[in-house]
Amino acid sequence: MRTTQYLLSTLKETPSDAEIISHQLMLRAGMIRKLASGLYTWLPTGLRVLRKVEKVVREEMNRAGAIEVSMPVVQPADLWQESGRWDQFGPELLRINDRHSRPFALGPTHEEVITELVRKEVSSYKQLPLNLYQVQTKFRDEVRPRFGVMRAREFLMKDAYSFHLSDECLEKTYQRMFEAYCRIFERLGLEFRPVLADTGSIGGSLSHEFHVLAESGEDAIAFASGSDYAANIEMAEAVAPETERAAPGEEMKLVDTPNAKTIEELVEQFGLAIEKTVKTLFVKATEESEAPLIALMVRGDHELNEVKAEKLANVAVPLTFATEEEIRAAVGAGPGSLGPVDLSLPVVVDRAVAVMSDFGAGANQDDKHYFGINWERDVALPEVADLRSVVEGDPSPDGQGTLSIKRGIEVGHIFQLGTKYSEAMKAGVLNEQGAHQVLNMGCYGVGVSRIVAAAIEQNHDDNGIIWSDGLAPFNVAVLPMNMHKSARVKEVADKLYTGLQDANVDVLFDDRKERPGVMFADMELIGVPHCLVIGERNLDEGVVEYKNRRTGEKQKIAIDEVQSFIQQQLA
RNA sequence: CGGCGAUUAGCGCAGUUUGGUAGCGCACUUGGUUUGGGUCCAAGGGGUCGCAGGUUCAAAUCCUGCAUCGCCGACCA
Repeated sequence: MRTTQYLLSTLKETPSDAEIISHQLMLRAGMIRKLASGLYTWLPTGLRVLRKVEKVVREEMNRAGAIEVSMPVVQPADLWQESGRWDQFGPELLRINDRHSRPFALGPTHEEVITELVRKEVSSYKQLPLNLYQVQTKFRDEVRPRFGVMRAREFLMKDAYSFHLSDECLEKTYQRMFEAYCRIFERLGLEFRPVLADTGSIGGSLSHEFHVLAESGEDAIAFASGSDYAANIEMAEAVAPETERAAPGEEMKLVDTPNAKTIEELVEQFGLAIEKTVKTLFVKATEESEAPLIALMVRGDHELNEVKAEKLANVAVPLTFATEEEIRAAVGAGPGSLGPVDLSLPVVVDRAVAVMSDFGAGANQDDKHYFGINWERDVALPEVADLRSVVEGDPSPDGQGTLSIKRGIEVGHIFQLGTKYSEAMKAGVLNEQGAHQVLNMGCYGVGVSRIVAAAIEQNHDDNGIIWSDGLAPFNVAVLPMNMHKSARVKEVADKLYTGLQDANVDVLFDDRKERPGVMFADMELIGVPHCLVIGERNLDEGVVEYKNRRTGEKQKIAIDEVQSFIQQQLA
C-alpha cells in the first residue's frame, strides 16, 4: 500500500471524550471514528487489524473442529419468545418492527437462531457432535457505552455453539475450545488468564472467562497465591471464617445515633471498629414468597456480592434493591438505622457475620442503633450464606494460599449450557436406541473488536501503539528520506517495496512528500513493527537502516539482504 | 434512570460573567523555504455558534424547552 493512495487519518491531538489509552490511540492512529454513542466506523487501518484478529480466531476454530456458518443479525421475536428470553433480556435487546409490524430483535447473541437451525437440520446422533461458529456483528443496547470499541453497542464477536448427546462429549469439546482459546490469545501476544465465571444471562452450568490483564479492565479477578485458581470476583467464594464465634462480652444497649446514617459515620462518631458493625440491605423478594423484602447482612467493611445474592432462594431476579418507601413500609424505620434485632422479615447473613459477637447494627428505629448485639442471646441466628465479595488477602477457596485481586478485560467466555435452549426449543435427535433425546449444548464467544482495544491497552508507549506481527495493520514501513530530491532513494525504495509486496508482506510505502519526522511519528503512532529507512547517507555503503518498533533497536542492513532479513523477522 | 458538565471550522479550544454581528492553534489549499524526528514565511478556503422558541434596536452571549455527547452514580442503609 502506498500512503498517498491510502486513508491514514492520523491525529496530532487527542479527542477530548476518549478516556482510556486504547480509545485515544485508536482515534489518533486513524483506526476508528465514532458515528454515535457506542457505534463506530472502522477506518482502513483499524479494519486491517480487526481482520487479522478474525484470521487467527478462524484458524484456531477450524483447527479445533468447528465449522463456520453465518446467521442473520435481525432475528424474529418468536424464537426469543420460545426460549423465554424475549421477556428476560430487558432493554439491552434492541427490538424493532418490520413493515408488517412483525417484531424482531437485533441479535445480542445467537443461541436461539443456532438452536432453530440445528433442530431442523440435525435429526440423528450420527451427525453429532457438531460445533458451528460464525464471526458476526452483535448489537447490545448498553446502558452506558464507553471506552470506544471496548464497550460498544455494536461490536464484532466470534460465537460458536456445540451440540452433543452426552455430558462427557460436551466436556470434551469444552476442553478443546478452552485450549483453542488459550492458543488464540497466545498467538495474539496477549497476557491473559482463564478464570471461573458466572453464567449470567446466557445460562448454563460451568463457565470460564478469558481475561486480558489491564488496569483499565472493568472486571475484578481473584487469584490464589498458592495455586492457579482464578475466578471472577462475582464467583470467588468467600470461605467461612475458621474462628469460632466468641462468647458475648457486652450487654446489648440502645444508643441514640442521630447523625450516623452510614457505617462510616457510625465508626467515626462512636469509635466502633468497622469489623464490629453490620450493614443491612433490603432486596425485593420473589412474588411467591410471603414477605415483600429480604434483609441481607454483611460486615461493615465487606461488600454485598450481587451475583451471589441473586442466587438465594426467594430473592427476586434480577436483584432489585428496595426503595426507602418500601423499607419504611415494611420495617417502620428508614435506611441508616436497620439491623437484625426485632425484625420480622426474612434475613440472610454472610458467613463472616455469623461469627461476629458484640457487634453494632441499626435498631430498626430511626436514629437509633444497638451496640453489643450477640447472636442467639439477643436474636436468633438466621440463615447463613456466602453473600460478600472476596477482598485482597482472603483465604483462597481451594485452600492454597490467599487471594489477590487484579483487573481484567473480558475477551472470551465459554459455557457449558446443558439443555437450557434445546429443551425450551425442543431440539433433539434420535439416539442409537431410536429414542428421542434432547441435545446438550455448549457456547463459546470471543470479543473480536474488543481484542483490538485490549491489545493496545497492553502494548503501547508514549509514541503510540506497538503491534505484534500477527496484529499489525502493516508489518513493514518503507520510509524514503526526501525521495523527491533523490532518484537513488526512489529507486531503492521502489525496489524494496515491490519486492516485499511480491513476498506477500503487508508493507506500507510512505510516498508522501513529508519531512522524515512526520513519517516516523505516523508509523510509530499506528504501530508498524518494522521500519526501513532509505536515505542518501546510507546508500553509498549499500545499506538501509532497519528500526524495530518494540525494542527501538536500529541496525544497518545491506540492500540485497533486506528481504530475507524481514522475512526472518516475521517468521 | 438520577446527578454533574459540555455542545463555537475536520480536531483541540478561547469568546458567554458585562448583549454590539466570531477568534486562536493544529489540519486543509496555493506559493516560497527547509529536509534523518511532528520546518519556517506569506497568502487563502472553511462556521445556520447543537435545535426550537422567547426577551431586545441588536443574542454565541440573557430566558424557556428539547436534543446529542461525556463523566459520576444507580448496594454500602
